[in-house]
Amino acid sequence: MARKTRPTVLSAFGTVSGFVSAQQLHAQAVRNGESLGLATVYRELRRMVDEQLVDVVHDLEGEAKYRYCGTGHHHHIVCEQCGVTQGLDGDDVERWVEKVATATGFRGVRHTIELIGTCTACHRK
Amino acid sequence: MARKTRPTVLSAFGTVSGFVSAQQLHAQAVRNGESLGLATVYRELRRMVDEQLVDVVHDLEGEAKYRYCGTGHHHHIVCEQCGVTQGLDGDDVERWVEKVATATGFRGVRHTIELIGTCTACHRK
DNA sequence: CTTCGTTTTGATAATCGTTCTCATTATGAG
DNA sequence: CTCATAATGAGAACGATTATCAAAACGAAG
Repeated sequence: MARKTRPTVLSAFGTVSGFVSAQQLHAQAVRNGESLGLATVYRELRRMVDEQLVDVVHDLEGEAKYRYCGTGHHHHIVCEQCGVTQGLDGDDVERWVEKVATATGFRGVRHTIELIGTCTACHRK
Repeated sequence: MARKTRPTVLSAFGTVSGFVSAQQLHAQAVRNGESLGLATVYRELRRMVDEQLVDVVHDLEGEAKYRYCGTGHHHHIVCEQCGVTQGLDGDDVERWVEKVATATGFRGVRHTIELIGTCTACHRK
């Protein structure tokens, strides 16, 4: 039972690109020669989401996909065919959210935005 | 075995507001005196999503929530305390999504936007 | 109104991602 | 070293969704 879950998960994130499921991440860590349980991956992932180190989105089937995200709040667009992701400038959205919060009187407004489509490479096929 | 699933589901949508899970919708239909199976609700809901009569989003736990959507595309803000929902003008967002689609070259871009906060009534307490 | 083939339904089993349980083990202070 | 505490992970439990499949509703034709 090694006591280095966080580094192991981070390293697994390092060997993939884009969003991955918890199980893919676990498989990847094992492939990298690490030894840790699936439950531990889920646990650590939840902590990292709480700490905003990791983003979560849900695909069309509702499965959670995670992505390491050390660089603060932003949004992405995901290709539903190949899974490629691309970061986005979301200033417009942030402004809109704030406007809405003021207009409705709501407080502590959080937002989740998921953009899904087909990337150039995929719709060329 | 009544042969009127679609009307039953529509009527159930009529007695709720905001997004509901398939199971809530089923429970609501039963409460309305209708008799239909849960599997049938899931089936009909999938058809309606295909026909774009219903929108789906996934909550933070990944559970699917459905909303009847005959009145065109729009967004909601939900109070996390009392569950009240309020419709929003989302023109800014629609424009942003389109801009993003053009900029990235993605096609068939769908978006899911969830705003969650505390409504005026609740944060007064 | 029967018959027969097709479609729909729904109780239940199966699936699958995620969370929980709890015995085991690592850790660290004293 | 010893003890109390926190972390781990194998496997059970859970919950939403989907698949299965026999029974029931339908409808066209006779």
